[in-house]
Amino acid sequence: MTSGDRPGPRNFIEEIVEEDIRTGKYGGRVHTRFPPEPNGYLHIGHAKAICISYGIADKYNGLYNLRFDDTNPTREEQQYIDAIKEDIRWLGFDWEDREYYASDYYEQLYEWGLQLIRKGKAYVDDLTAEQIREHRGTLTTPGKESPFRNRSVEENLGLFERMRKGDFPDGSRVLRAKIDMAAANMNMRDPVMYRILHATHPRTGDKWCIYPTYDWAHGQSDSIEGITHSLCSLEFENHRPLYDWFLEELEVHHPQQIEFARLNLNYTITSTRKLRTLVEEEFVSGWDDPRMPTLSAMRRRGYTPEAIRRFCDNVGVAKADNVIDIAKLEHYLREDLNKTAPRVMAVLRPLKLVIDNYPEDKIEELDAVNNPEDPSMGMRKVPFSRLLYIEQDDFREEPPPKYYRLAPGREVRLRYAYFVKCVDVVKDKDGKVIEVHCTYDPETRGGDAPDGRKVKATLHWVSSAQAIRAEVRLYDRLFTRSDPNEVEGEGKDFRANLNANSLETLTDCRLEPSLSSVKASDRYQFERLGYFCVDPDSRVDKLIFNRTVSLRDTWAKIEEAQEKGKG
RNA sequence: UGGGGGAUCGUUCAAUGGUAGGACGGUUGACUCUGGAUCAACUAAUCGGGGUUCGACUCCCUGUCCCCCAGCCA
Repeated sequence: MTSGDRPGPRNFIEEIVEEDIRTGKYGGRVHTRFPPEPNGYLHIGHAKAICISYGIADKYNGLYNLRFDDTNPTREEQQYIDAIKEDIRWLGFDWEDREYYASDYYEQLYEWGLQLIRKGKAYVDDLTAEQIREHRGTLTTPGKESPFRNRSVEENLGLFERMRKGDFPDGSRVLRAKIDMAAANMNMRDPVMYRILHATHPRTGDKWCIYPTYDWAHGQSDSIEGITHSLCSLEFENHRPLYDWFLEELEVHHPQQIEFARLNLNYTITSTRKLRTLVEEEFVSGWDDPRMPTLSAMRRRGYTPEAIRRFCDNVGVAKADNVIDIAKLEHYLREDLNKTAPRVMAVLRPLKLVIDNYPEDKIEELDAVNNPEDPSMGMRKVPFSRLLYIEQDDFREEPPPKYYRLAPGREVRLRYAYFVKCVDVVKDKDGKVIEVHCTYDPETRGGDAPDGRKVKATLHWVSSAQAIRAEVRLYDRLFTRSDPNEVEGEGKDFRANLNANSLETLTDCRLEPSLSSVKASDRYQFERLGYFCVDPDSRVDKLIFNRTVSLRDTWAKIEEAQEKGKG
């Protein structure tokens, strides 16, 4: 694609990139990267960042790297590296052979540390962490210089080399940049570049016992990779002057950092630390619990990568803090699933329906459309018989206003089958309706009445004898508050806002027999209910479906309004 | 009370001195063998106060509010 047929800039980052291409700032080159720390799983917020960086590279015929910012061995694990790669691949992005690790650059970083020491721009500090904090000053008062700040180059060199050799215990010394302890920007008050950590690194093992801080590693890693545009979130804006300082002192390739606002979703947390808390304290079953906003959880729940990418492409890129309505995510999910998910009939909360005038032993195979949005998906047969299940919600002994479904004396259509009319009900000793009796009109086979009469409702159903049993897990939002971090009361946190009803497990669901050979992660629309996805724990003898998202439900809205009206 | 950012429909992103627009949500209607989908219409905003200008979301002055920074986390 040439720049001529490329659509114009869609956001301020693309404007900057286009300007840089125009002026030949990096020789017209565009090279971005996504730099996750492997200390947890990727979530929907990361998806936005990935889409932005990858999208820019793609749009401007550039390259895209994946780089793990693995500078803290005490929190990082190989399992996270593996999971992150899987998630990015699933999202549909290919970094080809450009998979890098900040730990690949440890030797170079160390050399550069030496270089800064020789320039008199870095020094080994013997202060404790607490003393360093005290010396740093506050937001409104300048810091004090460390007594070790003016050691000779030779002494610093010797000490730094011994730090690497392992002569000193954890926390006893650090290497700091010598910048300005009175800087208004706290990041410039002699930031730490190396700390001593006798920890095993997932990739470098025990080779190192000093590790670069993120601030020292990040900008140079971008530089080494020839990154042109380092896109990151807003909180690193304050760090940019520091990265610029390092790069200038080192006189190396200088990428341009551009910050944008990270994605937030209402009723959701997107903090790796807090998500880990939910996992570790077993509020959820794991990082891939379908209620989590992690990509692995969304995948398990039935989200499609296409839907997530469409969502990310449509939330916009700006610098203002934002909280996106989860309804927007669900909109793009439904939009995609509506086009791609085969339709099928499933009854979640079964209620027996007996067709009194239908022959006892008769079974008909009726034609059903697999996807009205896509005729190429074809047709299937669905068995019909005298004894069926319908949804408990689809019958009311005393129907409220605007309730179109089945009720005593009412006639409705059974999808793809016949018109049926309720003639009787059977109740248990508590007065609960356990069986609905109907008569059917044989003239309406297939679902249309030759006499032209209409019904207000069409119900889904499953033939009892042929039905398959399944477990279906219904998910609701994980938090009850739009802002899960908003708490009332002392000492409370987001955990106080967990939704106790975020998971409802239905164990007595009945599915049409065409579903007998489903595989994990297969997606379907259960007609009139929602989109469902086969869980990886599902087995042939015990099918398990996750509700990905419900269908838009006009009746639920009416009913809710009626409830409110009463209250 | 230092420094760095940011304020436009309910939400989110546009409009870069010339008719404030899109998406989501909401409401109403049409259509429908899914109360789905689809289609149509409607709803609704420039943080406040000054100024420059024929004309200001945009430029200037001033005020207010919000976010980030005092990890040897990233």
